[in-house]
Amino acid sequence: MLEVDRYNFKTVEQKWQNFWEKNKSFKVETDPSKKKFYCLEMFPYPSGKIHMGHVRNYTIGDVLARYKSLQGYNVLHPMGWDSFGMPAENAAKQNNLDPKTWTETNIRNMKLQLKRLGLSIDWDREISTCDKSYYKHQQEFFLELYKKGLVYRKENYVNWDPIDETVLANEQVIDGKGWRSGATVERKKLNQWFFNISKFSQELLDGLDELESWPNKVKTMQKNWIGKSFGCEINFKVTGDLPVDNIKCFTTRPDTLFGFSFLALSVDHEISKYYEKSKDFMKFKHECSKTGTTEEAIAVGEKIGFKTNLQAVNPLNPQQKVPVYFANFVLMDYGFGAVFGCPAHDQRDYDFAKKYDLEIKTVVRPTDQDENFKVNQEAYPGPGVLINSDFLNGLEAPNKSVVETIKILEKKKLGKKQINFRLKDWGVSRQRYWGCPIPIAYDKNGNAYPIPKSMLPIELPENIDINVKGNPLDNLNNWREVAIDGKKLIRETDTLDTFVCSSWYYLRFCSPEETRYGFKKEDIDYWMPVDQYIGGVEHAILHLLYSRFFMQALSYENNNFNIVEPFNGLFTQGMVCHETYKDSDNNWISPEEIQNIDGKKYLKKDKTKLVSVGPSESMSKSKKNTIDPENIISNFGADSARLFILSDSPPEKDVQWSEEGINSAFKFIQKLWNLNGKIANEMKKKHKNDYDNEINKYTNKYLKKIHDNLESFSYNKIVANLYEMYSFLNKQIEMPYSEKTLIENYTKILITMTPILPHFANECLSMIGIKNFKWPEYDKSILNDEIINIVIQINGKKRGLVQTKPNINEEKLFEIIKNDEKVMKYLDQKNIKRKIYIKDRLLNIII
RNA sequence: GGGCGAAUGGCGGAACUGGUAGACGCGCACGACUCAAAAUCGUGUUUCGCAAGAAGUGAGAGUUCGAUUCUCUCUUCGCCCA
Repeated sequence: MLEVDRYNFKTVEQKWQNFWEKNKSFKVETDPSKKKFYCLEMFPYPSGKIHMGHVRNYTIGDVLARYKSLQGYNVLHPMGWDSFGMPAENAAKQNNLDPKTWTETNIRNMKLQLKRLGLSIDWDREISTCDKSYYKHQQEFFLELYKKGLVYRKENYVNWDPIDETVLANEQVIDGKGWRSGATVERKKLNQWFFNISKFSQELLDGLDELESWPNKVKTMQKNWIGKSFGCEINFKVTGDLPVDNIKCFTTRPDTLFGFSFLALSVDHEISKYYEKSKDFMKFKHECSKTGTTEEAIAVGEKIGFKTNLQAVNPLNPQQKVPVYFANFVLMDYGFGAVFGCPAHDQRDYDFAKKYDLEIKTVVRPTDQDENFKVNQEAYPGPGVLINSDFLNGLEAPNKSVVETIKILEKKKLGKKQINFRLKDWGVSRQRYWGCPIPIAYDKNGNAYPIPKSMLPIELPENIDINVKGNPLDNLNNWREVAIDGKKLIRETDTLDTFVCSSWYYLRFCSPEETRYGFKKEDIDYWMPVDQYIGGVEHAILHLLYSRFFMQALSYENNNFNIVEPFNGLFTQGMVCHETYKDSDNNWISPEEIQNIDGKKYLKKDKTKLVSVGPSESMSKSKKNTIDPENIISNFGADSARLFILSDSPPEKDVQWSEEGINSAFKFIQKLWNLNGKIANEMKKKHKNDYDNEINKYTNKYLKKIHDNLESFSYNKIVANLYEMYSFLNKQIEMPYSEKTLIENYTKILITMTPILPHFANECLSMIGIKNFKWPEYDKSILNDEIINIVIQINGKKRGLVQTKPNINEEKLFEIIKNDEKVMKYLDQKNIKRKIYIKDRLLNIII
């Protein structure tokens, strides 16, 4: 046996990282003469340290980027920082720091960590959204959209924390209380800026059909979010003691109008103004604000109502008048804030009718029931046939009956067909300091004025006191005062939602240095759209929808910009999980704090307590089941980390991190290193070429597998292919190959390893003097030149295996079987009823 | 409540368009090296059975010469709406 040094990942990884940096190996330029590939991973929030989710995300992207680059593509693979946002403000408050300082320190650290992963990133294109050279252009876009009428201002409710005097995001409201102060959160109306995303509802919906390389799951989620529904706008006549003649309603089920038994209004409906003096109503309204407005709260919570003095007339049956209620399950921002109640066929309406003892009239029967069918215990929302509905009786519901009813209503001018979308406009105002300033100022009367482009960027003031109640910008009078054309104005102090920053960053990567505008046309014409976008499924709706909206908004009334969809391909990777541990006092224990005793039991390292092992869950600080990538890279190397994070599960599924797993990846690289030494040794020997054909065939088959698995994102199978390849070469390497053949094949194999193990594979390649290389394509013509296995079945059960050359016919195959005792034993003198032969695969003999 | 998806050894997972179920890895067992251990290497490892063989992909049905794969019913779990 040859003595080989241990593989020193520390020096090798450092060496190649220095090499790539010095040579700017991944720097790319716009060059229309070359075919391009834009590979983008979702950029990180600079929280301070990378986590395993980043390792997985960026490894997947790096494998693809390196592969495409070897295939000859001009690969744009950039990285940046989503660096505005609340955590910086919170951390700064806690540590008495400036958010900017905190963010910049984090970026420096994380950049070093990412570099240690050996990613093939063009760092010259690095961008950071909190940098004024970035947000300047964002302010331009805001003004551009404002000019096009796609930005507007309206009053809207926010979650208000009365103790901290601040606006809370939805996730900061826990059980109706502020996360920090614990105060009961109030609803407060504020003037806020909105992007008119709903204008593009139909376009955003239609666009999904073009996105063939997106997961269906994500497309369905977006479809549901946009929520197109077909229905009818009905104007109900009302009578009563208020100056109100009619109430507008949207419904998707006008066909059930004969089951009408009440009309329900949102407490924010304009009619509520007539009840503001009623103590009972105000009490009821307050009650409603407690139940929450999520669809879940509405579905689960108790349905309560407040009866008005109004009565609504059934348009199809004018003799019928029903009571009008305010109800907690009706939201102002869906339809017109009013719904017509049909208890028999809607569960919410049913619950409500039961509580207030309203009529429940069945108007749809399931097809397997007769006309006497009556709804009982719960509503029947399913399909069927209309009954008890006068002239509508017998119509098939809901498809035919809805269309027919709308026709009748339209003819009588009682209503009209309407398409309704669930998608609401995007509120972009945030009452926070650490975000992109909104380029608007107001006069004394509150009229808005856009800030002229020449005055951009509006810079965020630095080194200010952020330990104040509310938004610190509100207290900076010097900053707030601005003069435009001699007019004294006051700046908008809200900043933009950070989702705005991430809605166009992929454009900026194409022209990171451009100062006149957010991007250069020639750059985006070349690089866009992103060919492959990779990130977590948690961004399936908002971020991806907002980005798609941004393209719509930029191309709106602009013939110079014709990108419709930003991301041609999308891949959503799974999460990184780890077992969870708890001690006997039910405290979470981190993996570093425990040790294994006798295989299955775990003890705390201080040996005080037995530790119970819980299920593997997504890594989180609260459950203490995180593993720090920095330690892993230091102890095992980046290549080991990359190899393991890809090995155990398909990239789109969750992967379980384990000590054993990273260990075996580490050992495997050492084995490959030993093999590399062996092969170097073999190359020196003078051999005949008896086995050249075998290794050529093997390598060719291997290349096909790697190629197919790379194309289908089956990166876990590539790792399996590497293990198989190792096992083959390790056993077969001492066969007599000619030197030339051995080098040729081994080189190809090493090249296939460079996307996953870039440091290791490049080191091995340079040892045999290979510096410039391309992706090795497999040879289709020799794939068919193999010995194949044909399965012999008797009555569908496997009874034998025939090894033969391909293209064998049934008769010849049967001749071979006649010599196979094992198979013949089963056939023994029996009549063969039928033979099914699938060429070169299987012969099934039925007896 | 609605939508989408999944279920394969002790574990993570393979199986191309219906055609050898369990690739590859982990774990485990045995063996080699060693005074010994670790590391390393080798062999084995779905279950039952000494074997021949039989059973077997969440449960139950169906289509088929043949089903992990297609259809239906059910169970459990996950994700999203939230």
